[in-house]
Amino acid sequence: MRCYTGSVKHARTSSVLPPAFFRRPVAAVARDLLGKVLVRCINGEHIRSVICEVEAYDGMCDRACHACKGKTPRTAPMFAAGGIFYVYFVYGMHWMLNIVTSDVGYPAAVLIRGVRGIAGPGRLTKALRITGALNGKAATERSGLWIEEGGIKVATRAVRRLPRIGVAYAGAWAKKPYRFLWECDA
DNA sequence: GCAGTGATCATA
DNA sequence: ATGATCACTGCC
Repeated sequence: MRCYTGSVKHARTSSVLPPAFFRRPVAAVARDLLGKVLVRCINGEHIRSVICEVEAYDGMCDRACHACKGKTPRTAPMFAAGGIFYVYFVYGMHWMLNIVTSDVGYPAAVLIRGVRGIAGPGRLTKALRITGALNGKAATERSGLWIEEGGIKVATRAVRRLPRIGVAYAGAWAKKPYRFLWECDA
């Protein structure tokens, strides 16, 4: 598996996170997404948001991961190679935004729970007008939604690792510290 | 504390 | 075809 080093070799190099960033173990990707910039393009306007809260969902053994019951039309995007979005609808009201990670065949993804100024995954998608239209799309400028290196260094001591929200049904997996929260103002 | 809201999937 | 479930939010 290729490893993303985060190095920027030239000033002209795009700061859009490449597929290699996402094709790593999901917990590492989740941790590293803190401080990165989610960019949404709506009618030519770029909305930039700093990611401050995420959750990792790790493969078929993880009972909290949608893919734990196998590949279905809904979970298919998680089985693809990292770097595409997995967007699904829940509770009849809310869209959830995930970025798929790891290699093809290993279903894992990071749920983007919050950005600076917006807490809560449902509020985030509502504010950025993210819907199922983005499901399965690559995290590139062409898709209108992507993630950039923001140049923000998030110290390990500023990262709280907590149990994930809303997965009490997942037994022992509910207690795993797969929720990553960056304690920043707002 | 809990109602709302509708896609999804297992069961039949 | 039916029904349980749901990675949430907003109002009581």
